[in-house]
This record gives sequence, C-alpha cells and structure tokens, in this order.
Amino acid sequence: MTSVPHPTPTTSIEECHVPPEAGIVVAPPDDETLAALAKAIGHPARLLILRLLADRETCITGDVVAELPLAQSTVSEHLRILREAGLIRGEIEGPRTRYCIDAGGLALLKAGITVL
Amino acid sequence: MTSVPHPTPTTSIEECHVPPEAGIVVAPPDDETLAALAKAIGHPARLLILRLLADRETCITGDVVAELPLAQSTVSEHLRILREAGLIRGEIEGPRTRYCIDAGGLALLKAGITVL
DNA sequence: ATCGTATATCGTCGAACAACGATGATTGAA
DNA sequence: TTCAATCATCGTTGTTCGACGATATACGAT
Repeated sequence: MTSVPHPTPTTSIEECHVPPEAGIVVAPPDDETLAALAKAIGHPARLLILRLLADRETCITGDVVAELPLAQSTVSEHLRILREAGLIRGEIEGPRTRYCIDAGGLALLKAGITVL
Repeated sequence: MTSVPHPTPTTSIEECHVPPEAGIVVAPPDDETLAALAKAIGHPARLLILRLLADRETCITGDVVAELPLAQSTVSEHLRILREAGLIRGEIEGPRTRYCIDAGGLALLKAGITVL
C-alpha cells in the first residue's frame, strides 16, 4: 500500500481520508471538554486551517504554511493546538507530517454546540 | 405588557424572554466572528452561565453569582465577555441587571459550527 | 556518510486572560 | 436625605496566548 492512483495534489495520500461526513453520532461532551474544543477554534488562523483540511485532502504541513501569512513555527503551533484538542490528527510520513480532520473530535464539538 | 403570569422565580420579568428556540435561520459568520464567538464559550464557567440562562429565565446577576464558585467581580467579567461577544444581553432593571440569552448570537455560533 | 528538506521544539517578548479584593455608581427603601 | 443593596469597574498578580527567529531532529536523496 504505497502507490496511490491519484494526481497527487502535492504528495501521496496514505491514511488521511474518511468518508466525508459519515454522520457520526456522539453524546455531547461535558463543559470542560466543550470549552477546550471551543477554545481551540477560537482563533481565525485555526479556523482557516480546519477549512483547509476539510477542502483539500492534502494535509501536509508545508501546504498549510503556504496558505497562511504566518511563520512556519507559528503554524506548527496552531497545528499542535488543534491536534491536542482532538480536532485534527497528524501522522508522520517520512520527513513530513500529514494532517487531517479528526471527524470524531469535530463531531463532539458540533454535538456540544447544537444542544446549547 | 408589564405583568407576567409566573411565580416570579426571583424577581419580575420584563423583556428577557423569547419564544424558546424559534428556529432562527442565519448565514454562517466569517472566521473572525466565529472565532470570537467560540473564544467566548471557551471557558467552563461561561458555558455554565449560558446553561443557567437557558434553563431558568431568571437572568439576574446575583443568581448567577450564587451558582458559581467565583467572586462577584469574576462572574461580572464573564458576563461582560459573553455580552460583548453577542451571546447574551443585559438590560438594567433598577439596581440590578437582568441577563438573557441572545438568540441571534447563539444562532450565529451554531450556524458557524455546523457548517464546519 | 553527508547534505538538504521538512517539521517540531525552544526561548523570548509583548499582549491578553482569569481571578480576586476594593472602590464607585446607581437605585429603592426607610 | 440617608442607608443598604446590587452590580460594574479599577488595580493587581500570576498565567496563558500569539508570534517570531533560531535551533534540533528525522528522513530521503546523493
């Protein structure tokens, strides 16, 4: 499982893809968790990253850096915050890291917000 | 429209009530706005306040203070943050202030999150 | 083995946050 | 008018955030 039948947008795709919005059902989280999730998206740059990962399935750090008017280290920080909040996942792929939306975390966030 | 047919939970009710969840439809906000809204609920205490205002329709500052393990000034700050974010509204009512959910702001938040 | 690339991490700095007590402003009651 | 109550605001302190450049790490290619 190394070759991919794709035009390869920037690099290859290995794991980072899920059935787009498979209608995940989760119980709303407690306030502590929901607050942490909300805090994680409480910055325009991180929202933009989330949209980026939702649109393309490219997911590579460098691509994200290229799209934002921020330093590489700053973007890496935002990625870390999103990852630690459980909203994205990053798997190391050779010398680079492929990020993708964590559908579970996102579903948790949505579940928590919609019942407010 | 001054008298209210209610047991008056703590004080009287003047304006702070809307048809509970009248299915408001709004366009999703831009990232700047959505981030601000998310940041506002990015703290457990503020989520609790939101739930408090959603449950009772009492809305008075003192009641909120009584429910939280925080100083009065701290609660007042949280209320200010929620108000400036557009998630609650506060109207002065004699020597006290009555707070209530701002259904519009909440709808904006929900709209922004659900389309993520 | 070495080099270059891609990322994460570290150290720093200024700004914003969270909490508190104390003070001030405004209103209703005495 | 004076008093008590209610709430917002101020000033302070410690903590966290956001941004950056510089450095370290890990891998692929030469």
